[in-house]
Amino acid sequence: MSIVNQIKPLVIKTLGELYGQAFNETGITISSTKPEFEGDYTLVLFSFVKQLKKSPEQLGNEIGEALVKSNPDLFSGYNVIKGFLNLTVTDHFWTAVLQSNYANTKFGFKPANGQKVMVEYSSPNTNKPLHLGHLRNNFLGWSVAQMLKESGYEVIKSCIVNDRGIHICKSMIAWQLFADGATPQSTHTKGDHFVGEYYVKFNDEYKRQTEELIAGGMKKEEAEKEAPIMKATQQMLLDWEAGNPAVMELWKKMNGWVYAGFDVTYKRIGSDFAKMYYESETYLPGKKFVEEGLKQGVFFKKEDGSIWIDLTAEGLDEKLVLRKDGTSVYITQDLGLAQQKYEEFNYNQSIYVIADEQNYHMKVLKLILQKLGKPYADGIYHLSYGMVELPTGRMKSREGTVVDADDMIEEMVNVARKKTEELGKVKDFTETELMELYDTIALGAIKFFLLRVDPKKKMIFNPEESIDFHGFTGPFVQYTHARIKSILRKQTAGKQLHPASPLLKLEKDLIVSLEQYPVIIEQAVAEHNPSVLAIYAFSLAKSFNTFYTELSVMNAETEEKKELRLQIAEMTANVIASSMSLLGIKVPERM
RNA sequence: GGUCCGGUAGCUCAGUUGAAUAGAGCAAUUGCCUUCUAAGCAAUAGGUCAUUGGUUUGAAUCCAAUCCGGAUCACCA
Repeated sequence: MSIVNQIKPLVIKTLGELYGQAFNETGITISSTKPEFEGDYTLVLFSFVKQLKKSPEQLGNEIGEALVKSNPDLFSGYNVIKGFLNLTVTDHFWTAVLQSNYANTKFGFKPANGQKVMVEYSSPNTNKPLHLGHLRNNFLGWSVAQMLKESGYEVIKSCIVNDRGIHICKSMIAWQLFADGATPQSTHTKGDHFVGEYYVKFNDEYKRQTEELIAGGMKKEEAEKEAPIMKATQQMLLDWEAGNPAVMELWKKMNGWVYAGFDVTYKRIGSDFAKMYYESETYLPGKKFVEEGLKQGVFFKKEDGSIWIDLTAEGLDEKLVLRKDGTSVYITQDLGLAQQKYEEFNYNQSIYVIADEQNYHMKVLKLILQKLGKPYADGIYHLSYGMVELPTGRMKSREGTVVDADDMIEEMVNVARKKTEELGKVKDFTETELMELYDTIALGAIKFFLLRVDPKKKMIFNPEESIDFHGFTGPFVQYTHARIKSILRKQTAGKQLHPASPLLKLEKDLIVSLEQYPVIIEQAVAEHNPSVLAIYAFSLAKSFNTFYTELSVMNAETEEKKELRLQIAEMTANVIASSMSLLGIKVPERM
């Protein structure tokens, strides 16, 4: 149990003994003591003043006195400043925390709790390669899944592939028109990039045709409908739905190219899925779902035959769930898929990692399932994240203003290589080891950059400034780990510490941070927010670097101090590696 | 127009279940490699927490109004 959670009941107990009044935990605020004051944890006294009719100073002294007296193993002293009671925890306690956890690589992790949670993430379209926005999704999804897994949940990672629809037909049409039989193999292009090029070509041609029609006197809206390439695309979509063999074959071929490309990228960034769903297979079951809802009277049919749900009582609108021609819309498919997932996996919780532009859609999805009385409805959670934008605004695939995922990784690998060569610390590495190190650093930088920001906030990526390797970054944390490992290669911890040896401030600061790790994980899980871990990992690394410059481990004043610092170093390395692993980031032994 | 989200240092972001003098990183200036890895450490400078009013012992944080930015309200996915 974390120390803060140990202190709270003690405070309640003490208050009861001193004043004979009951307090509950919510009224008690305990926080880390600010560095400019003496002490480790601070109890805010103002909230008791009114109820107990005593001055904060008097209360602080009485409570502090009683706490220290009845818990001599935990508290070594206290001081009261204004309305704050600062408590100092004994060095004995901190030493014991260190001694019993320093070698535990699973510190802060929890045993299985029997709960099953699905995490749906990534969910790409098959008409273009992945870009920076997709990376944010992939890293968030993977990290949240990993955090849940190490907190005791059984996690099933899934991915719904958007493999059908008008956008795929656009790439297909453009390929028919312009490719002249070219393939990824013949052009030596990665499959997803290859198909993406035709998506851009479609839009170029569409724009050209539209402008031509406008020049010929047509209105803009009409021209957009009448452009031959758009008409051909719409026809192709109809042919696809009708199962036209030639169209199906082309569709399968081009999707195959895209999947081959995605596989390479997924492998590289570490995304993996226990279950893949394809929209081409899930868009039909949704219809059955609608029939069921119609029978229950949750949905209603309009005169033209289209089917709706009325959500005006919930402050939303009427929402279409099936077109008048009986074909499904987006929400139809998602309803069907939710049911399918539940039948297959019987989950307690289902997390959808989807951008915040779909907040309304996800709200409607959950609401409909709740109105239908589905047992899994309440377990649906939309992990909504903000878009990654460029300084110039939103990225648009159509306009080519995207930061391509593969390009970005390649670029960062090059920066990592250049920097590593300049520093020349790993000259003895084999070529394979070097490549692995560059990948570790490059992906560490990108992942940390995207995960260190609160998911729900949109973030701005400036390609000019690119991603740094200094300061609040992945490589900074990785570097700290490598530094520690360098010490531990010389000697490892393993002896019993003397419980009464006094701690220096820098030593204690680190143990205090380390002790907080399990609470940090709990917070990150509760908020579905990996940035909590990123911020923590950085601040821990920062503390260690200060410790490292000020105090020597190998040449410590005494053998006792040396053992103490070796244990601190080892535990710091473990917690850094652990917290980074929850972010999907590897840490190198040397760099 | 309705709903939702955001506005904190030049830039990118923490802090938002109320608590001590609002914090990091980058950029700027300045020191520190004969000493466990300088991808590091230390220091200086940088703020009307969008604005106004309210609640409170105490407000960046809660409430109200206003201004600015974004998303969404599709028989697109």
